[in-house]
Amino acid sequence: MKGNIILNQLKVVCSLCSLRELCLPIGFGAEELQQLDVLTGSKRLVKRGEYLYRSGAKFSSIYAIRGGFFKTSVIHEDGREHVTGFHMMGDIMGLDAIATGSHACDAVALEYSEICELPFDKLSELSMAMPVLHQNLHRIMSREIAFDHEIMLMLGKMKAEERLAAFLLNLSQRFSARGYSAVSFQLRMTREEIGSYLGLKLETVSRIFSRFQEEGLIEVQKKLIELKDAPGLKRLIRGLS
Amino acid sequence: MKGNIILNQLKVVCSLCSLRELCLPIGFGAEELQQLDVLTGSKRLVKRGEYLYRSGAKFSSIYAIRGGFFKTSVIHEDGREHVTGFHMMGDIMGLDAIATGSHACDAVALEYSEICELPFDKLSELSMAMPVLHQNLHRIMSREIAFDHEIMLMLGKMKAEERLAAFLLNLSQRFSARGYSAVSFQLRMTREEIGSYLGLKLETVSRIFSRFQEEGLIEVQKKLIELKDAPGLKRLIRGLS
DNA sequence: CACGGATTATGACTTAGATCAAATCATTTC
DNA sequence: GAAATGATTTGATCTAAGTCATAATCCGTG
Repeated sequence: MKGNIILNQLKVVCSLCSLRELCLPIGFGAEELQQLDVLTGSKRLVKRGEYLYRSGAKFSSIYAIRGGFFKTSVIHEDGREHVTGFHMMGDIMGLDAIATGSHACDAVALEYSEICELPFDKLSELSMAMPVLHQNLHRIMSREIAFDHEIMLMLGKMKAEERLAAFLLNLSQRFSARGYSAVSFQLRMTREEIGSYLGLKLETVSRIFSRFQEEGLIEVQKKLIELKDAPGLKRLIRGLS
Repeated sequence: MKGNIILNQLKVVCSLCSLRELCLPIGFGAEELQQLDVLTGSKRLVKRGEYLYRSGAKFSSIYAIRGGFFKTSVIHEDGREHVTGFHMMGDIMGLDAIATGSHACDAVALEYSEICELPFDKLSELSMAMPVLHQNLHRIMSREIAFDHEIMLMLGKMKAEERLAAFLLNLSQRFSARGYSAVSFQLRMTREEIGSYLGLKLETVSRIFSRFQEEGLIEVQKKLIELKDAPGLKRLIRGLS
């Protein structure tokens, strides 16, 4: 049946390119799908340590992560760097650049990664014709805003232990949503990058990991983390301020 | 001329309702303008201390501030409140609710305010037909994301003095962009709310205001602030970390 | 306009996390 | 695979900002 063909093509397009985020709720016509093809052309491999884009660079595309791991960070004039986020499969990066037309942060691959470049003018044009795409673009941007507010609460109000616990639980939840283990995963970033993200020094991060281990909450072996007591971590964030 | 009539109508629509943000770059047809009228109907007055919306409430509209002053804040389960932003004339609130369909934060008027309610489904529908509106919606959301990243840097990396200096300069810049004085303005929030926004305690805010005054950087009289040495404040943020 | 609850200012003291330092452990690189 | 470089852990201090306490001041309301 024609419907099935279309559906299959959609699945290919979406899974091919992590467009899941952008177009999962299906409801496309045939010619709309052809148009979507325009977007899937430009895949790109990014090696560990390589920049996907740099602050100040002209904005032309947003990027969907097919696989791998990225950090984004803003740099203050005096050189201080602050990590604003860690990003994995399915996440969209570069949305903060739409407003000014140039990127406001750096995006660096923390491991060998594959991304899908989505030219924003094409995407924007397309989304005029495809309500679902349009909707999802808004949804994704809105989600980022809401999540950033959670981070602001964390940076402004939580103490070091709570931040680390929230960080680990967030990672766990995101890995699990992508089909990986929720209790055992490899950190792709250094203690310093975790600290930068959480507003702490690397020594503090290290010390608290050790303490969590002593308390039986987690098992740490350098970058390998095992959550032994997720409810315990959750309790840490809530109760004892 | 017909063109002029349309232009005038547009100006009315926009200024009437702080839609400036949403549709300034003009280029509308007559019937599009009529559609825009749909949006301008619902104005609302909000008294000091009143909630515009509460966390958890069903999302249906975003809000443009015509006049007045708001704070938005997220509340943690244990009761801790964190102020995520202060908002004034022309600002758009409620964008973080699109993703989930319910509001993620509280919005409270800090003085007698007037807002314009923009039903999001209508706005969304309209923006499908009006590229300019569509573009500007993206721009506004993107700007908020980028700004939130700046705040994250502030909360994560700057010390108390720097945060206060950045805060005052940001307020100054925003007042001045709206035609008010850049050097003299009334704070509409308490020291505690400033502290909550900046990740500091109210005593610290108070102390640093006093110190700034001793150093001749500002003049404070309760809520009235006068910037005496804006370059000095800027230097504070940059140089001496 | 006087009362009472917020709000602000300031001092004395405490503390969580930063800083400094050193030792170990891991990973590149040649 | 040895050397070099980078990442992590842990300990010993230090300090910026938090906490606690008190007084002064400012509204808002009856």
